[in-house]
Amino acid sequence: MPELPEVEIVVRCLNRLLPGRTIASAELRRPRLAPDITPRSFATRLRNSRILSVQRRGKFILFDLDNHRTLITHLRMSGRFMLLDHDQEDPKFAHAVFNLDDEERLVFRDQRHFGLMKVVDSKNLFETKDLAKLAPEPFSDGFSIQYLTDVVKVSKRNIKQLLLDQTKVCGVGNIYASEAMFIAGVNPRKFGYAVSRPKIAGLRDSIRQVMDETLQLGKDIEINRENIGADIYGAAPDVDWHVYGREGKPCQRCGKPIVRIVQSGRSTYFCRTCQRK
DNA sequence: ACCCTCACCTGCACGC
DNA sequence: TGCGTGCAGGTGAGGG
Repeated sequence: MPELPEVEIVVRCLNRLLPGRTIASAELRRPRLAPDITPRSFATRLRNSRILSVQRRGKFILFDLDNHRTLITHLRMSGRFMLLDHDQEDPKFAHAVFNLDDEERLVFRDQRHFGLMKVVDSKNLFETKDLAKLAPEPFSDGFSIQYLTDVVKVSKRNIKQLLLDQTKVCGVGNIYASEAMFIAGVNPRKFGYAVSRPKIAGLRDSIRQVMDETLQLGKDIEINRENIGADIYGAAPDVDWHVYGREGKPCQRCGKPIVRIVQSGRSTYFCRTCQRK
């Protein structure tokens, strides 16, 4: 479900709640959540580790621990974190539980069972396969117009699919792809090599813009004592999308109906008039 | 090396 | 009310 901005907001919440706290014990209740490791080893590697900080790389959430290990998690479609008091019951699909102390525990729940966890050595964290191949962070200098132009111009795939490729552009998912292409006026069916240089430059900016809009909305959200036990993913703000999910509704720019098409099995929403090129 | 299709799951909204 | 269908914000493995 979540794309970069939603993951970033989750990370900010986790960072207000967790650094300095210790995972007294950890339970991997659904072994396939962490397929590289046994539940026993999962528990051993995390037990009595103090959380130093929580970071994000692409859509991955990284818990930096004081035992020189990092817990890598990916929410995929439906993964969520919850911080629960001892008297609160586990939700359905609680696939991993981190007992912080007698009072509170962090629960990872995941209805669709797509989420993933790994425990790796912190030393080579960014060389681990999952992270090493990711494209530059969208808000970093590395995500330059030159970079995006180089990537797009050599591609034979359509621009929509390219935007979803985390090794080319990271953090963009199905919603932000549609949104960014709408802002930049780019036709989602265009092959990469056929997208003009000005349009690519516009895309670089619009990717940042649509992500920043959500981050601004999420800025004021605090998970604290008042709403502890809240679903931390629920911390993501409600956003009014420009085109996503608006099939048949008028384009905000020209008034013509937004259309929905399917590209490699996934919905794309766009305006045929404003995104002709 | 690249690209596509499928697979991994549950739940919800919809039409009959 | 119940059942079938299609859809959901992600990605990797496997095949061409």
